[in-house]
Parts: sequence; structure tokens; C-alpha cells
Amino acid sequence: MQLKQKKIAFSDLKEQERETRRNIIIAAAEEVFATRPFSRVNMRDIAQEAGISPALIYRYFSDQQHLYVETFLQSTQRFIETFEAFIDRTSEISIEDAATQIIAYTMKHEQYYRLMPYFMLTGALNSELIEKLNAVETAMMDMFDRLFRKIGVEENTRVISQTFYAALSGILITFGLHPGRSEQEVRDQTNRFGRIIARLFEQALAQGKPGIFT
Amino acid sequence: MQLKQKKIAFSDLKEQERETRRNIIIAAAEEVFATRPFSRVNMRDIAQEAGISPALIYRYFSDQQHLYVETFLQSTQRFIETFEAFIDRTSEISIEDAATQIIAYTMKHEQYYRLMPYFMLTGALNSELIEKLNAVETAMMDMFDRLFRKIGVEENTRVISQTFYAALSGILITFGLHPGRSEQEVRDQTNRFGRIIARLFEQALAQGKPGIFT
DNA sequence: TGTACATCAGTGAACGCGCGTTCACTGATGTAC
DNA sequence: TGTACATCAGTGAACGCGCGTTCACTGATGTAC
Repeated sequence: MQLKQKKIAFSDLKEQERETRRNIIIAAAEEVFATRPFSRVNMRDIAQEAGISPALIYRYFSDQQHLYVETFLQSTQRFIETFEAFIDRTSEISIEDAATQIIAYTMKHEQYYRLMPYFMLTGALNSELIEKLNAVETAMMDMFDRLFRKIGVEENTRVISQTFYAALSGILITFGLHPGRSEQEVRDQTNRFGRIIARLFEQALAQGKPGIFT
Repeated sequence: MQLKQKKIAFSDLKEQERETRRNIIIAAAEEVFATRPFSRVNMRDIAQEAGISPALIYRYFSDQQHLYVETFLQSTQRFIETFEAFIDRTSEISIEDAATQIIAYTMKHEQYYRLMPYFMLTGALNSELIEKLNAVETAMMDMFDRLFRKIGVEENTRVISQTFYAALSGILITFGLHPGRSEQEVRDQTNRFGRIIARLFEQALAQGKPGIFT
């Protein structure tokens, strides 16, 4: 019995170490995605960033797509955590503030909107990975639901969340990925239009006409 | 003098023929983009669709990026023409109708939102091509300006156009490129949310509070 | 306590393939004299 | 009118490169007896 316990503890530790190594690779991937345009990212670069040989990645991820999806899930989850903390600690949230927060975070972690369009463009992910992406998207919608409920929305919460999310994404993509503009310009433009979107929602909700969102 | 005129006519004709051949290649590219996910498109496929050898493409386009950009410009221009015709022939336009039109057209010509994110993802187009893309985007904004002015908007037209365009793009990307959903579902969802966006704008403009768009 | 064996992280080099692009060439048409 | 030459659309095959992935191998650590 004693022996058996020790054995389990040992293998647990091993499992944990393995998990840690996996996370190092994911962190390296995030780092690489953050520093160059998507088309210049490859497995060798990620390996180098992680300080290992490319072949080793394949002991932790079955292939490139799995690594990319895992990386995406990780950043999204962190985003959700950050934003939920914001919801919790802020007593009076305006939609404008929320939009500003989301934009700031997203722009700071660009991998986010580099990986997203990638999955959409490639077409044909296998269904296991699609499942995972859908799950994390649902988690994100739940997060928005919490936001709007805290603000006082009682009807059509999910639809409002979806619309808000899509509209903000559009702003981020349209103004954020604009080639040939300075970083500051991009940041200002994105914030400006993000705030306009927020005000559209604020006004519609203040009007008390939730019929708009049906 | 006679001879010279004849000469000009001849070479004009040649130039025209060349132009026609170029357009055949572009049309082939559009066709290929319409039938498969972006990552599966390549020069050989486009050549085959056009009924020529891959090498010949390079007599008409200096490289792949030029062909892709040209293809994108062509579809966008056609979109603009179609939509301006719609603006002209419709006496009472609602923003909702406009959104529906835009969504219908965009979904019917998917190349549109397959090429767009590509340019944004690849990073580093050369400045000549960026120039061209910016020009066509401006033309598109002008189109939206006309729409909103016809509706009766007098202030902040350009900002409204940009916001509307970005928000609708977000809807199209978020709901349109969703993997693992039936085509009909995608269409319904996109239309539904497109209409919500339209109503947000309608309401904001009806309110006569153009301050929202500053 | 020492020896044989298993396990597994880790590596450098090579494999293989897709794909953009180029090369050397053909064949038709037009032009100069 | 006939001949030599230029021009240019068009081609099939090959080049070259990037890059995901695999292979054969090493070295350390743990385990059985």
C-alpha cells in the first residue's frame, strides 16, 4: 500500500513535468506568434524559442494543427480570466469601458487575432479540434453574458453578446490589421470605433427596446 | 498616314486581346477561389481552370501576389457597381435592406472574404499593392457614403460608413466562416445578426443624436 | 551492492512533398527586303 | 512573290526552397533481480 502510493506520486510528478514542458512549448508558440506575421511562423522557430529541437515538439503534440489550436485555446482562456476579473472588480461597468478593455487586451496579445482567421481560412479542421474551438467560444459568450447581466440586461442576453462580440471583432480586424499605418494610429482608430460600437449598444439598451435584438 | 493609322489599330487590337486574356485568368482565379478553401488554391489549379499552362500566367502577372490582388480588386469593383445600382434604383432604402443586400452578395461571392483576410494575414505586401488595396477600400467607403446620404444622413457620414462596414464585416466573418455548420444555418444566422446591426444604426440615426458617431 | 535492461527526453540530419517560379523550347504570325 | 528574321503566345519539365514530419541514434534515469 505504502509502496503503491509512492509509485503513484512519482508518476503524477512525471505527468506534471510533462504538462509543464507542454506549456513551455505553448508559451514559446505564443511568443513567436506575437513577434511576426502569421505566415512567417513555423515549427522550427517555435522550437528555437522554446530552446529545443523541432523533433521534440512532436513528443508533446501530434501535429502542427494541434499545437496551434492548443495555443489559441490557452490565450483565449487567459483572456476570459482577465476579463472576468475585470467584471468582478468593477462595480459600475459601462459598455464603453468594456469595449476599451477588450480592445486593449486583444491588441496587446495579437496572437489572438492572428490565429483566429487562420482556423477559419484553412477550412477542414478535424472535428475533434472544431469541438474544442466551439467550446472555448461558448465560454467566451458566457463571459459576455455575465457582463451584460451585470449591466442590467434581462432579455436576449445571448443575442446581445453575440452581436457585440462580432461587431467588436469586425472593428479589430478592419482597423487593427491595416497595413501601412503606424501602431499608434491603429490603436487610436480601433479605440475610437470600438467606442462608437459600444455607444450604439448603450443607447439601444437604455431605450428599453429589446425588440431590436430578436 | 493611312498606314500609320492601320498600324495603331493593329497594335490596339493586340493590346485588347492581351487584356482579354488577362481577364480570363482573373476569372479563372475567382472561380477557383469560389470552389475551395483558400489554403487549397494554387497557381496550377488556376492555370488548369483557365485552360492554360501554369507558366503562361507569368506572362500576364509578375507573380502570385499581383494576381491575387488583381483578382480581389476585380471582385470588389464588381461589388461596388452592383451595390451602387441598387442604391440608384431603390427609392426608399432602409439600412436593413442595405445590410441584407450586402450580406447576400458577399456570401454569394465568397472569394471576397477569403482574399481579404489573406492580405491581412500575410503581412508585408509591397507598397504598390497596398496602395491599390487602399484605393479600392476608399471607393467602397464612398459607396457607403452615398447610401447614407441618400437615407438622409447629413453629418459624420464617413465615420458612419466606416463603422457600418466594419461591423458588418465582423458579422460576416464571425458567422459566415463558422466551421461545422450547414450552409443554410450560416446564411440565416448571418442575416439575422446583420439585421440587428442595421437596426442599431437605424435607431441611432432616427434618434437624431449624431454625437454618437464623433 | 552491482549488473542488465527498460523507459523516455532529447537531437541532428534527412525525407518528402507541395508549390511558386524559371528554362529551354515549339509553332504560328507578322515584317523587312 | 519568296525568303530570312523577329515577335510573341504557349508548353512540359525541371529547379529550388520552405517546411512539416520522421528516423536512427544518444544519454540519463529508473527498475528488476
